[in-house]
Amino acid sequence: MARTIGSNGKTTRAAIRAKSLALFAESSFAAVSMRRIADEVGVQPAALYAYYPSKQSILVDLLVSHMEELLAAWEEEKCAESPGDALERFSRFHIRYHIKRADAVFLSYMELRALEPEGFKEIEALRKTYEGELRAILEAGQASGEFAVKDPPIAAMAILAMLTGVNTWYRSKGRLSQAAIADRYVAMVKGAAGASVEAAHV
Amino acid sequence: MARTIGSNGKTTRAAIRAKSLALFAESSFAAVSMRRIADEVGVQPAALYAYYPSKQSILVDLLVSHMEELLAAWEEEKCAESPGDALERFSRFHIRYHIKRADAVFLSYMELRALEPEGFKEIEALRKTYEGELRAILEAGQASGEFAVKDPPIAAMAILAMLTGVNTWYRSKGRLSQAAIADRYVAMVKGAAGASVEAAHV
DNA sequence: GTCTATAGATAGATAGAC
DNA sequence: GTCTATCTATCTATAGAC
Repeated sequence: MARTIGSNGKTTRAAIRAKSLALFAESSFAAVSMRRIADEVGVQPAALYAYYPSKQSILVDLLVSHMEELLAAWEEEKCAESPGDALERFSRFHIRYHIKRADAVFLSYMELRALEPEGFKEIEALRKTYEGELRAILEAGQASGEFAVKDPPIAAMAILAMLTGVNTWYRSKGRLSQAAIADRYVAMVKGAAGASVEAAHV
Repeated sequence: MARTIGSNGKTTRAAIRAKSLALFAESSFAAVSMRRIADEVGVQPAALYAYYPSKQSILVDLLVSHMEELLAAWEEEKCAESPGDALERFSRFHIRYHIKRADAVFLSYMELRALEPEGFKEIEALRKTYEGELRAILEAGQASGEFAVKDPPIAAMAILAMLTGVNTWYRSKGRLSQAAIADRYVAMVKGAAGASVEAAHV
């Protein structure tokens, strides 16, 4: 633990982020102490304050970067295609990304309450942006007549809730592969959106 | 606050439950202190220990009774009918009940982590029972050919996540009435279940 | 049933040395 | 960049009086 010589700021910062994320997800923001984080990182508690001015600022950093990375990943993935194909692409992307980042997703949903107002607004804006991506797909499908969806804003929230719900029960050793799970959810998402069903349901 | 004379155990217990629920939902289990609960109830912290042996036991009590009341309410409401009608009844019931008990629902989803193993198992069994009610409806519809659903266990979890998601955005002053919201969700639930769609989507 | 008082542990954060 | 040491506040829970 005597790391004074050979210490590296970048490494320590990354460790603080990784360990905080894991601990906050496992317990909860309020239940994890700075001492506990410091123990996991392998430094004294006071060292954390060289990187973050407060415990709260660690949480904000984790949540903001999660949302930014999610949005960036979707920008990489999205492409111009029919609403039905776009809906399928979005659904598969969402499931895959959320399973991969389960800890950060869990934190994002659970610890919004722990945020002070300014941090909360920042996260909320990013969430709305992501939701807007799905809403746009639904609106396009509604406009083209491809989807029989009645209320795209509500459908977007409903579909996101359904897709994110995978994280509450997914286990990598489960009976279904990730691809098989995604197949089932794509069918249900398309059904919920009132897309043509014949191909979706087997 | 000098309530020694005229105190009433039943009243105090109810107050502890109500205030704890509100505080835990607003902040989080770990973030709320026994002092804070006692302040809200109007007693000294030590008085709480006449009713509960620990802070954890308050949480368990709240979560167990929430699930038991949910199951009892559904038993009241359910009745023998076609899978399509049963699915609609379940959806409307779930939305109505969950909006009415938003605090308890929020707690149930957020604070499972805070539970020690025995409490966790108890809650988990009750949740599985409730999930089983929906799964049975889906299986009946699958068997009768009324639903084109592929995987009832997964569909049950997906639909529950979608329905419960209403709580994350519902505001009583919002643009839609509770009935209008339920209408939209019923249509989406039926679509997700692969039920005959023509009547559902307008 | 509730109080006062407090034990004993732990919290977030800071000061100043190296 | 990290340490030791510590301040001040707060925590859960208990003891014993009324």
